Amino acid sequence: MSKQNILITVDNIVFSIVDQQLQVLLIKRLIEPFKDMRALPGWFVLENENLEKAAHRELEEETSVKNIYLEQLYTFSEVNRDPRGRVISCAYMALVARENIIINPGSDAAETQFFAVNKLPKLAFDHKKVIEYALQRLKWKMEYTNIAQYILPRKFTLSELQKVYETILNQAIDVRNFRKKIEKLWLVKETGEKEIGVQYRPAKLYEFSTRKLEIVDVL
Amino acid sequence: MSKQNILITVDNIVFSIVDQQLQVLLIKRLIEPFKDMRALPGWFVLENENLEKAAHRELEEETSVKNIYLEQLYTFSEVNRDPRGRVISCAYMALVARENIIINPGSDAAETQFFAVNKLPKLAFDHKKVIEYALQRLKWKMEYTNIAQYILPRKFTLSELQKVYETILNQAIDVRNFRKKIEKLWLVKETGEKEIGVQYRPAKLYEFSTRKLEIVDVL
DNA sequence: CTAATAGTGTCTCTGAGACACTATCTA
DNA sequence: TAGATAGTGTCTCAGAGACACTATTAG
Repeated sequence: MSKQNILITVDNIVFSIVDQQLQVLLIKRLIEPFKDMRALPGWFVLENENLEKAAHRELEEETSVKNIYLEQLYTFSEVNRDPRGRVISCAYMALVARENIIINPGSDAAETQFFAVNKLPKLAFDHKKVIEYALQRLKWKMEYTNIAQYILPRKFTLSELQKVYETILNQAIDVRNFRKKIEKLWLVKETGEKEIGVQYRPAKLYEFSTRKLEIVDVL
Repeated sequence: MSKQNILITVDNIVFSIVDQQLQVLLIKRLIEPFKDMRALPGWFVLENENLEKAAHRELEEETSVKNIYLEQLYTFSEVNRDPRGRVISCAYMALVARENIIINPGSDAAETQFFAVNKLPKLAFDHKKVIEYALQRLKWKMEYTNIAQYILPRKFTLSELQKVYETILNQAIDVRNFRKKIEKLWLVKETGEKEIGVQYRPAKLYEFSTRKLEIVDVL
């Protein structure tokens, strides 16, 4: 067996829609390097866990979360990406509905919070690049899968669904055509319920017809 | 800095079209574990190289190759995937035109050769799963990018191009509609040359209009 | 001429996009 | 009633798919 001196970490890119904007979860680093700077939550992989488990564990240290979507994104391996030594990082992209995630107040990293992706602070390591990569993947998946379900509450209106697409893809969509497409694809089904407490015509509430990730050409 | 005892390797999935079939390059393992079994070519990552460089280096040990396409696929990290200990493997998918690759006779692994993807021998480690994953990615990329150029010679006929699509996607395509689409997309351009030495109407030779990977909705 | 493959003309029908319209709620 | 958002009808045009056709080479 060859001898190596390479460490491996996972980093999580947690996306959610907050205040009608696409946001990403960042921690504030408590130690060097990049002390006090913002960074993606991440930690070293343990010997008895696979990468996905490591990503989950890390997430649960920072937050209380349910019904989260997690997928491996890319492994970043530039030789000098970490000033402490050779560290390879496997990035995982997570999607969660804002109400399904609670940021742990006593977590290891202070001031963990969501930041709008188009107003990011200066980031540690190569994390800016990592987030950009994740954004690309997210957009792609929004167009070609039913991944939107993981960022929405279980019941939602078609207007909310459309807004998610418009926010993430950053483009306006015609109401009529959007609804035609969604209906055609059997993407969602009616719950029989309606919005309550709004001061205009209440919209029907829908849910996704399947809870599994599927390939569908949405837009 | 935390202490870890995890090793990292790269494995290459090299696809090419041989005898009108999609094939993948396999080595025969010379040492335990899985001695004498077929496996994907791969090796440990060095401390002063990133993963992509490691994949390239490994490939150049087994073969002489020019104009190869290489992309990171996925990092496989199951705890028990290697009986020798904890080994995480980053898989890279490579595409090459058969005439652009020469298998080095004196390479580290004996009997390196191409195997048809639908007639694979028993494979070491989790390499069967890895190849299946790569196949999925390849099919996806064939539909949505101009990646086909990397598996074809520089000059080719439209029939050859179509055959590549039919082989990899495993479906028949209408000649007329295929050509209409290819033309519409400006995917290829005429070279002015024609096939020679065939005993029927010689086809025009084309080349790809760009040598870069681009997103195009081919099929 | 025949055999073989290269390459084209054209019809149909679906669906994307544009846009004006109607419906239903609260206050 | 007005104000707000939910939700629908319908025209146009591009393009996917089906399929029958013509063209060009060797021998």
